[in-house]
Amino acid sequence: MTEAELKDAGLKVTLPRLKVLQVLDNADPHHLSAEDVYRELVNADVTVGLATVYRVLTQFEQAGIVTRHNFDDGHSVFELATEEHHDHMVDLDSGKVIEFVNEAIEQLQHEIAEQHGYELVNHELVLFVRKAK
Amino acid sequence: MTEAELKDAGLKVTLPRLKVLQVLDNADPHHLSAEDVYRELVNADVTVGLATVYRVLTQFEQAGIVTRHNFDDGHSVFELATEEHHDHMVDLDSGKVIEFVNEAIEQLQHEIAEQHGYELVNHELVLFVRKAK
DNA sequence: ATTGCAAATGCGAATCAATCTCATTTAAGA
DNA sequence: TCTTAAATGAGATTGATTCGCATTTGCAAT
Ligand SMILES: [Mn+2]
Ligand SMILES: [Mn+2]
Ligand SMILES: [Zn+2]
Ligand SMILES: [Zn+2]
Repeated sequence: MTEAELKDAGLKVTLPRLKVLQVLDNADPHHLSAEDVYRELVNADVTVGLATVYRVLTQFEQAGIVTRHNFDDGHSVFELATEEHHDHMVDLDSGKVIEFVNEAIEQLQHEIAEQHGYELVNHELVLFVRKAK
Repeated sequence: MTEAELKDAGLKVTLPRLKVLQVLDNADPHHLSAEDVYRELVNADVTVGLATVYRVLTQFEQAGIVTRHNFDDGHSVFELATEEHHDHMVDLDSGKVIEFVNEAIEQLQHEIAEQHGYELVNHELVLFVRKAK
């Protein structure tokens, strides 16, 4: 349940936070910008400030509840942190985002970090693609 | 020589462009933001507008002379496009950027795109790492 | 149920990278 | 040297995100 997630993260259970979670849960293209979330809320007659949406999303990110991405450039998009890590592919023509999982690539990244005396904490991989002729 | 690069790209050989190229050439941490480049120029008594630096860097990117990255978040950094493609590793503690090349990862990315009916045009891979204990 | 108070919120102002506008300068071919 | 389209500089502007602060609210202890 969503309330538990908030409490576990040491965050008070407030209406804005619950509503933001709800929007992320029902998101169809499940990568939403802060403005996207804000618009959905306004649309649903939930009085909430844009600044609060930004604050809440950032807190959720720190709590591991959501993941932030910077696909193209300029603005961030968020998605609920699912149990399964995945990377993204952006169709340059349509802008559509495709998710994929590849264990071999994940493994290689750890090895590369190790070869340089580091441990991998996180990574961001985005493939920019075009429909094959 | 640098003039040739500009001409090949269909760009006039102007003083601002030459100077920007020069700064990128001598850049020690060779990932510079537009502001970084601008400051270097001002520092070297080259009268150039910040807007011009942004314009020139974008043109260079389109011409394949420089590569743009969005490591952390928020702003872009540029580096001269070397003959050899490479990816990056960011030390979360020091902020230092390490470059690496891994053919296996490059190969896998092409395969993944293909598996989804696409062809890989470009990609961005950044590893966020911490010194191993 | 009431109270106390730090945490959270809303709203407008402020920031900051990046882009745009437009009058002026300049590269480069004729 | 002349001509003209491209390039530039300075400042205004945009757009996403953050700040400041007065007000509200969750919630734990009465
Ligand atoms: Mn995703
Ligand atoms: Mn590099
Ligand atoms: Zn991954
Ligand atoms: Zn690569």
